[in-house]
Amino acid sequence: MGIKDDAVEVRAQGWRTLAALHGLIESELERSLQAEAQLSVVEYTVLDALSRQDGWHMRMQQLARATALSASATTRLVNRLEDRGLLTRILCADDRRGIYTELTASGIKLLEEARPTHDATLERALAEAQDIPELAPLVDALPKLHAHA
Amino acid sequence: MGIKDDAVEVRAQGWRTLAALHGLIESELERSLQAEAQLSVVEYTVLDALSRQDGWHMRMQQLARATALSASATTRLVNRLEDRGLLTRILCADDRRGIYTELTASGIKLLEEARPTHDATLERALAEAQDIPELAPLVDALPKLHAHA
DNA sequence: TATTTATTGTTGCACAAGCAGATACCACGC
DNA sequence: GCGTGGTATCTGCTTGTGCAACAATAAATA
Repeated sequence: MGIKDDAVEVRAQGWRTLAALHGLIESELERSLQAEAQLSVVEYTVLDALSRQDGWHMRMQQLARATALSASATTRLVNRLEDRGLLTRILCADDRRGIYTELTASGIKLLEEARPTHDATLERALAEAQDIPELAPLVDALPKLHAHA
Repeated sequence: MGIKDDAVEVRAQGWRTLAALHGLIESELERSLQAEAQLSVVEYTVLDALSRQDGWHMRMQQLARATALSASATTRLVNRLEDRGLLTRILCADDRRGIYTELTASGIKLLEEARPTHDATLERALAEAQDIPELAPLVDALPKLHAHA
């Protein structure tokens, strides 16, 4: 075992920790968001991402990258949300291949109803992860990434 | 905006960063493992977890927790791997509800063939993430979690 | 201008996931 | 022993996902 092999193993372990924490949080979010707002985590992510945009427009492909989803999955995801009246498609004039999406009032409303659930579940999930020795260090590291004070 | 609201927002941002990095890495692993070893990330995770058990077997439910998968998904995942001859089910004597899984020689072999691909892809994905400003801090933090030297 | 090449988004298909219900088994109280 | 409640796994059904092929538009090039 040389230094090189150690680096490989450290990366692998970091990835396992990341995946484990991600899985834990996502599972809990999935359940609570589904129960409280009939939204999957990805659906919430889309609404949240749209609400966070300046000008409130995003193209399909941006959405696909933001959610780490395939193009086809994104199409259908937007279909579902559009069918529920939470967002609308807007053909964009300058590039007629492109399609913008925009939250409707109903979408904004649902997002704001869901946000407390999301935030509370996230807090609870992180607290649970704190109690798991392998995950605790990563939980501690997270808030330090963007702490600005 | 008080201190409390800040904490909520910091957690949310940490979660978005975590999810984004996870999605990026998983996508790349998915592609490369599928191409090189016909394994999905979850399948690789199972084989890896079993190999790491060092003589000990794993029960279905442990596997479900290790992969953040539902019980039914775990059943079918094990079915797939068993059908390919990569692992075997072992009824355990003391608790006849329980089922242990164990890697076959063929499973060990495939895992060892896949590991270099996995490790290389992971390194590449992390390097790419390094170039994305929002992700870089988390990438830097990861190896510090388990560094032991 | 005409023709190729690249990009953006949608659809057909096969497969993996979760939920709810079923089955087999353990543990405890009577 | 018998029944009750809880646990471990499997199956039927519905839904979401990725890949590959496609249509429409833009950009590049001759």
